[in-house]
Amino acid sequence: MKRNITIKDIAQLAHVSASTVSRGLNDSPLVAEETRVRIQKIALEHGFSFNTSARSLITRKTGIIGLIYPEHFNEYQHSFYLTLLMNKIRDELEEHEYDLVVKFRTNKNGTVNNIRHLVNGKKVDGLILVHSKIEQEDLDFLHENGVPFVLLQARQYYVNIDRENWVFVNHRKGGYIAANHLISLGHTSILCMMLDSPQYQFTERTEGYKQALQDNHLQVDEDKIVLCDGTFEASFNFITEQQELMKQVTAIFAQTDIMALGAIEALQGLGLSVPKDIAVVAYDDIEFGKHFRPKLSTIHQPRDQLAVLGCERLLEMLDSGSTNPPMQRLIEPYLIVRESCGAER
Amino acid sequence: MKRNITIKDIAQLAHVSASTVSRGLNDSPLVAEETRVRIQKIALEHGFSFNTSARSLITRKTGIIGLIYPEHFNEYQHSFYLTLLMNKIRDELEEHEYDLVVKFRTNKNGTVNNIRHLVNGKKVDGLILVHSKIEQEDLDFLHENGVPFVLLQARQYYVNIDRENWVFVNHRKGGYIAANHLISLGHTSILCMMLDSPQYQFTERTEGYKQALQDNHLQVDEDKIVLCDGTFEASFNFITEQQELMKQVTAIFAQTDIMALGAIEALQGLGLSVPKDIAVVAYDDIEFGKHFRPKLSTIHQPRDQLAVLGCERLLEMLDSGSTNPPMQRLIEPYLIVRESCGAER
DNA sequence: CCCTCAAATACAAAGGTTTGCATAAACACA
DNA sequence: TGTGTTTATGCAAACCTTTGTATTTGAGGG
Repeated sequence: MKRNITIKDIAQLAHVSASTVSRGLNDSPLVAEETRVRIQKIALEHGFSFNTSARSLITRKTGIIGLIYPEHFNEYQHSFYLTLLMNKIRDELEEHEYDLVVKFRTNKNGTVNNIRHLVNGKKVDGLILVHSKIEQEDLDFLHENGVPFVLLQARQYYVNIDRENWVFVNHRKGGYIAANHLISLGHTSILCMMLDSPQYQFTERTEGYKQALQDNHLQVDEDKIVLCDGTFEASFNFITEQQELMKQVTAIFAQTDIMALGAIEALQGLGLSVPKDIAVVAYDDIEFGKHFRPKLSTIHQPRDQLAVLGCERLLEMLDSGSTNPPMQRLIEPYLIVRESCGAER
Repeated sequence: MKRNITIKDIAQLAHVSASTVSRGLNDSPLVAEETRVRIQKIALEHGFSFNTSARSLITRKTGIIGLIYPEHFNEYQHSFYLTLLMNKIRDELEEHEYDLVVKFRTNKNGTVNNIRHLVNGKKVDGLILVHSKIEQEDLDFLHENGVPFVLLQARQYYVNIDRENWVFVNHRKGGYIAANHLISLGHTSILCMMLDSPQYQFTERTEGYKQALQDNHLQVDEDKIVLCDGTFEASFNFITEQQELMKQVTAIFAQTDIMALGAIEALQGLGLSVPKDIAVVAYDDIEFGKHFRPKLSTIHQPRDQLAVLGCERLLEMLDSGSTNPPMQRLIEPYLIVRESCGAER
């Protein structure tokens, strides 16, 4: 790799010192207008670029943000989290000259803590933690090291959430809207297919469901709240094996789109029509929701809003070293009515 | 941010010089076994990590690979490229201690050439260019700067492709398989919905289609090769407006899954059944293909293979500074038979 | 006991920037 | 003309490693 042109080279060419060049290129007011212009012209002509490493070494800024996803995704999570979140985030950050390093919480084998890896190596200026089951002690670690970070999309079971910066979706509200919609369509016996993962966001969706029943003076029947893995197959198998249960309900609230898909296919296998025999409301609103048959009625998570708010706050922390009170935003999901719920449109 | 512990600190604690510490931590044979162990123990106890910037400055390696995607994706491309390619790539590279910076070819406004940005700033050690319409002069630029890179997924119109390292999908073969399958099912009048973008890969898919017809002694009818934007809507509208054409064909080869989806919905709107009245073979094999109705018969692109081969080669170039002859692999797509083609399974 | 040689360690420069402080030049004012 | 101020520039240290070369130490051979 050929030797690159440095500030010293420019200095020689412009007959000034390296420090003046540095100031000139950084638009410092300490350097005379005329000199600045000359320096910048020469730099441009010679295709000069700062050496990022040298710069980082002294400024202690890398210009890189780490985007941390949870454990390895299954395909469904891929399409939900990666697809939609990442681009918006990248755009936002790029506008402020930050690059984005994407990682999971740990490496493939789970032996490396990528968060500490990034921070210890001084590889990043800040972090965006997407729905990641970060250990409490990792959060503490980040605070100790003064690393700015925001939590995105879904709250976890942290002891001291008030101290953190976050943008979460109001999943309780999401569950509420889903159930309430089905009730408003006349359903009184609604199965809640809860995603079987010890995450706050899923208990919240269920809490919302319960609340909606109660607000409508319906009995909450624990037998109608079932746990199921968040995959197509698990959901399909569950419903297929629960023919009896299906006779007792007229509607299903599935806690992800993919679970809804599995359920719907299973119902059809049982000779039941969706939404005629059983109505279904899903959750997440993946991009293909409108292409399935029936088209999925589902709860939309405002992903772009998550990204924009989160990035804004992170950027603010990055350049003010801000000790402002933390930003904590709960954003509202909403229902998209298509076909699977059986509502007239 | 608190001051971090450095090699000098460790040196003091271990009563040796900084250079010995450096060598010790890097497992150099120049340092005595006993000293090495002592140094590493102390480093571990004090939570030492190398400062990446300082290290990069002198070694001229950043430990970062740039993953470059084309222009901003539409939603469909997202789910195809990001979802599946990125994770495999990330895993492969992470295993060799590389981090991944993800970027588009240019920034949001198209004003910044991100490739040059990364290279000039010495931010990356190498690049993976996914199906990116890189300008010829950018490739030249990379060669001039001795930056290792691989081209992935789809060939573009480059003048000197023999010089590059690449892993492409054999899209001509893909088109051939699609058409040939339909022919083998008895279809003789097959519409080829070609994606309207001046990219090599789509002309190739069409070439394969033509070749299949010829090999089966069928006339290639240019009227049955139509251009269409690669979106659901464009495809839907096109078919809806071409009722006449639909009477002349019994099958469609759609060059992406999303185009197939649009076509199928349009056909159903026209009262035509898929695959009974019109058979459809799609292309790409997105993860949700099996959840649509009918389930999509489609050409699968072996994405993981792309990622693995590409990364392997890149890593090889990175640590050997290899001037080996370039690696050029054409990998074979294959047909996945589901429902939309109407074949017995 | 001296010399040579190998092994282990230390020294110092280099990598490319930024930045506090010193210096020089220019100017104003008395 | 001298003093004081402002403005523009230069000097040199610092950031933290790596690495070529020099130095020290100790062992072994004569």
